Amino acid sequence: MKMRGKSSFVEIPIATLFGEFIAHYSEKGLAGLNFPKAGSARQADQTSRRGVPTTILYWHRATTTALKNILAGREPKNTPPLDLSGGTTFQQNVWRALRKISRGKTRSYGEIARQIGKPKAVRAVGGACGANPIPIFVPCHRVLAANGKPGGFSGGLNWKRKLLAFEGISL
DNA sequence: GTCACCTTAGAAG
DNA sequence: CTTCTAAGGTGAC
Repeated sequence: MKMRGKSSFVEIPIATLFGEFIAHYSEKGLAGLNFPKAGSARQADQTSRRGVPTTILYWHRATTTALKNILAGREPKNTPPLDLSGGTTFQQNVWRALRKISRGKTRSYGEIARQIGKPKAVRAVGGACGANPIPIFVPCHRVLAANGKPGGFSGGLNWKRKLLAFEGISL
């Protein structure tokens, strides 16, 4: 657990079959999620929770359960509140649109662009997806290129394909 | 100021 | 079908 800045901003690892994710919490909810770093597979979580606010521990329980369900191909029941206050207005618009894509469905970058009223900002949508602080929970992986190809993914295309596969989407 | 990024419709070869 | 072009928002340098 690390703190940063004035308001308690907490980082807590989540050990999964695919490695150790890192969850970031602000006073508003889950604010970030990092994919496992190479070589962190099946690492035990021995992080101290001393001093972490009860609310955050509660959110973290939801995050952990939801993440493990997703990685097992199941629909998550409870998800923690997401703090997306970190981005620009444009990015927040994109992220809000992404969250409307239900599990098992996909959109193209162009469709998202039209949906937020900026039909020409196609590449900017790609940029906003790449800047998404909470992958998986903000489903940037459900955005594909218009021709059905996977496009890119900052967390590694491998993860994008994997996440889509968990939802039963084949490319 | 310049560049690189998770794009895409359209025009030309 | 393949290749080229132009157009957006944003952060790094």
